[in-house]
Amino acid sequence: MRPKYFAPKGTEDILPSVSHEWRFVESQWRAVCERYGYREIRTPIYEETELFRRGVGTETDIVSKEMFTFRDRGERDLALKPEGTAPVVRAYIEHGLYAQSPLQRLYYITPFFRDEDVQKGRYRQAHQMGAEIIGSAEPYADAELLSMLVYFFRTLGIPEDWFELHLNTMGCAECRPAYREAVQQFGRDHFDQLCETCQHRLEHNPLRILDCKVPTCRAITENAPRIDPFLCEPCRTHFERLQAILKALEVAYVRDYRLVRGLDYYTRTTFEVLAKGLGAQNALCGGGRYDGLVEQLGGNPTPALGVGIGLERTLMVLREVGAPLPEAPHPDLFIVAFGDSARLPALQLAESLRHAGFATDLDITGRSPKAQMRLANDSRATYALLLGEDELANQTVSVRNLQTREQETVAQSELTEWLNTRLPRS
RNA sequence: GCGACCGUAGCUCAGUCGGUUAGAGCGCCUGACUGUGGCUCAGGAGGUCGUGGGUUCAAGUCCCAUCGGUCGCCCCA
Repeated sequence: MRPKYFAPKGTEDILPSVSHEWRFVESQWRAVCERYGYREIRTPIYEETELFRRGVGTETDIVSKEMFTFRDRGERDLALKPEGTAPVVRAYIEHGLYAQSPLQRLYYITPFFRDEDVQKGRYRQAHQMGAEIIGSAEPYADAELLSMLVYFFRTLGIPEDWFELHLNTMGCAECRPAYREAVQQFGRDHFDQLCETCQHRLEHNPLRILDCKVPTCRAITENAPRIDPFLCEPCRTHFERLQAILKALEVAYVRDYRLVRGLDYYTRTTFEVLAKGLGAQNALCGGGRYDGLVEQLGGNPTPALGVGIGLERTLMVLREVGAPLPEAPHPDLFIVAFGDSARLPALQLAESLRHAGFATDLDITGRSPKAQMRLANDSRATYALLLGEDELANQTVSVRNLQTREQETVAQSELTEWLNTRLPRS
């Protein structure tokens, strides 16, 4: 078989051999979020392009060059979602969730799309686990979210020294402009020593020179002005309280003055969790406060914050650290038919056992008894149920424990109960 | 957008200075006294060597192009 079609660049098939690992991570995320009082929200895979232009920012790379956009027959401009927050905020406003409760904790698991070059940990269709807290300006909200993140990675089995929470504050509309200007001025003073992209950044997004990865830029910006003296009183207080609460909650973090996130909507708190073993794309998750976004998208001024976690990257780290991932699911039972006369009764038995709640497999390709036994063995079922002329005549079934090789005869009328005492129902 | 490396069975790979019917391991299928798996043994299926062109008596091997993959720059999940 020579394939004629291939999955598009930057996308991948999640095959049965690994899909249970995805489900494991997803179910852990759901469990943790629900334990913290979050409820799931699902939004469309595409939105009006304008939502992302407004929400994420025209100047960002995501919007300026990485969106998959298209037009429907009504000439509407649409875009596959390049991130998860803007759609959630749109839904929050559209459905008046604020009227149900002033505080909304929402979580989601979604694919997202960016038309960019592919490399390790960076795809065109990727998957994100996210959480948003809408309606609290208190640093308790920031702290709770960060604590949940650390808890999540810990419950997945990632050792503490494999990930690091980086924390910063970016101020707000009141105080950031002055800081921005100071950094811009600093950049101009060292213009000749900056890399080409940083020289360009200086004009429209000067704060980004702080997280440039070019060594020479890093050396220079080491001495760049730091935000703390520029923070307005409310921002300074917010950040100080947050740090005190994190300390009380014993959430370890690193103050990272370079942490300037690429999306326009962030205010005050920003953070990332960085992981070892991910290569150049070492951010496991990123997020922060976006107190202006709800208003920006047409709602009433509402404080909010959120996080997006890369599902692929999380899985990479789990594999890297050898964290315990669940085994592939396997059937409880495998039915072997000896002789063609047993094939239909075997299928009938399989159906009744399945409907009774047992994961039951059997051959449906007409293979020999020996081949069926091999399949039973490979299936990793706990028991093989053997059905041949003898059993059919006596209304019994031979039950063979595939590990101990013990075999006994059980009346078909008592089979379900026999199994119930030895197998957990699925 | 730029750069580097890589494309040979389902998977991991070998294939000499270009030279006959392109190999191995794993996996898959069948069988080893008629109703019993893992181990072993025997046999089998599966490849237009990514694709197109060129050089040559001869190309998996050399050259060019193209497509795909991987990693990096940039940016981010």
